[in-house]
Amino acid sequence: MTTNLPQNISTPTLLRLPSYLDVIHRAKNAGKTRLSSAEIGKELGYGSVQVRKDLASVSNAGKPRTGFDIYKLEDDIRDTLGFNEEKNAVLLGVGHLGRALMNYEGFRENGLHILAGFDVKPTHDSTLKDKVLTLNELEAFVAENVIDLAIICTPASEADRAAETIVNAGIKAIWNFAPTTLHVPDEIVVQNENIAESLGVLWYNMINKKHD
Amino acid sequence: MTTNLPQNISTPTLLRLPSYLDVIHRAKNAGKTRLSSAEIGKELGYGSVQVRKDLASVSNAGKPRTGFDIYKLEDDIRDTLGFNEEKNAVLLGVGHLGRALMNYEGFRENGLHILAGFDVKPTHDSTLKDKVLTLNELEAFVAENVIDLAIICTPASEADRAAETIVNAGIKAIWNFAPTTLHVPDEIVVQNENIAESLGVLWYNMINKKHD
DNA sequence: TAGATTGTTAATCGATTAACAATC
DNA sequence: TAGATTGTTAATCGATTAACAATC
Repeated sequence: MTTNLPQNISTPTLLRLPSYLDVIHRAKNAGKTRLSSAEIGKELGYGSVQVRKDLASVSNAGKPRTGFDIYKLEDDIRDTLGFNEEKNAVLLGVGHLGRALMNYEGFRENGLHILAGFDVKPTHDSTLKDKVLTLNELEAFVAENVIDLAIICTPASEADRAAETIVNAGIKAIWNFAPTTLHVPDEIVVQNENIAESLGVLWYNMINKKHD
Repeated sequence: MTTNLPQNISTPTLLRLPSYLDVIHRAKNAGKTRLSSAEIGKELGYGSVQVRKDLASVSNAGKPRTGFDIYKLEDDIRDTLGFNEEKNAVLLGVGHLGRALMNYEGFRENGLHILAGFDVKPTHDSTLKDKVLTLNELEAFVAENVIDLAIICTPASEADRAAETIVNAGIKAIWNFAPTTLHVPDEIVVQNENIAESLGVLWYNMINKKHD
């Protein structure tokens, strides 16, 4: 008898969900098994109502008087975000950033496995061994492996061409680290990771900082 | 007689501003000098009203009948986002990601200069030469240079300690790439760059994709 | 002048917060 | 049972969109 949770979770809520996982990890390390919405909110700077609303949309781990069972809550959040499901990716553009992402161990925690990197001219990298291939080997690789996602780490000028290659290879989702807007068919899921966006917000907040 | 623009720009608007810069660059490369809000919106998937509202908050480069002067617009957007002002940063945690950020040329375009990286145990990296120092050299380095920002690329477990070091050294802004919430005084400007956030949104959209 | 396109005022939509009833 | 804490309904706030007046 699973309870049916709301079908559509808003993007603001989705963006906050990983921060709850962070609080849960710290609480687990401190030996706790339960947290109240007030405790969670205090740690993250959110109101307790917002915490309850967010969590109610993904879990029923909350119980009046005792708070949230953090083990159940963690699992429900991870299910919602897809972190419990293993997914395979290829990466296009093995420069400094591409290499960093391929070497990042933490992605395993989020269900992401980068099987191989592709570049027009692969430079040798001892840490990545045989995981870097030539771009024209991509199509064959995708045909032989189940690939759920492509990660674009090319320069901006190459990004749209990379996207076209990806779409032609039949991959349905793109994580785009190139600082430019991709032009792909509507049915392709695209998530843009634009570092300039964040930096702009940061500079703006620095420049317009309130003086108490 | 400079026109006074609205004092507070909303975060959603700030996050969209870099995408306008991207469209402007492409238009410049195509030899254009003007764009209408409809053209800009079409390229980015925004409505033309949203484009005009966003741009009106940072610029008066728009003229009825002719559209926006993209050279003036670019400069106004870059001013607002602080990209026209040179700022110096230090980076803590020179692992794969830290190295990638230190090697990224594109930051110059955003006014960011990473002067040095610090690590508990600096590993030699030929591309970074003498720019990687030991963490205990940080305080002296900050005393001798004007540092506007610190970038945290340590593991999550070290991030709060790194933040403390940064705050004690007198730096007022932090760009945090460690996947954890920092605990710092209110007056410190913090921008979190959490890769798990994006990945969660991406997986969610993949899993709950509408089938047309 | 006429018409295209901007900037702005009003209406809508969605997310956050407040108040409170439900529940363990 | 009494009381703490959740979940939810209603009120508020802010951002987006629609309608249109201003302007080059």
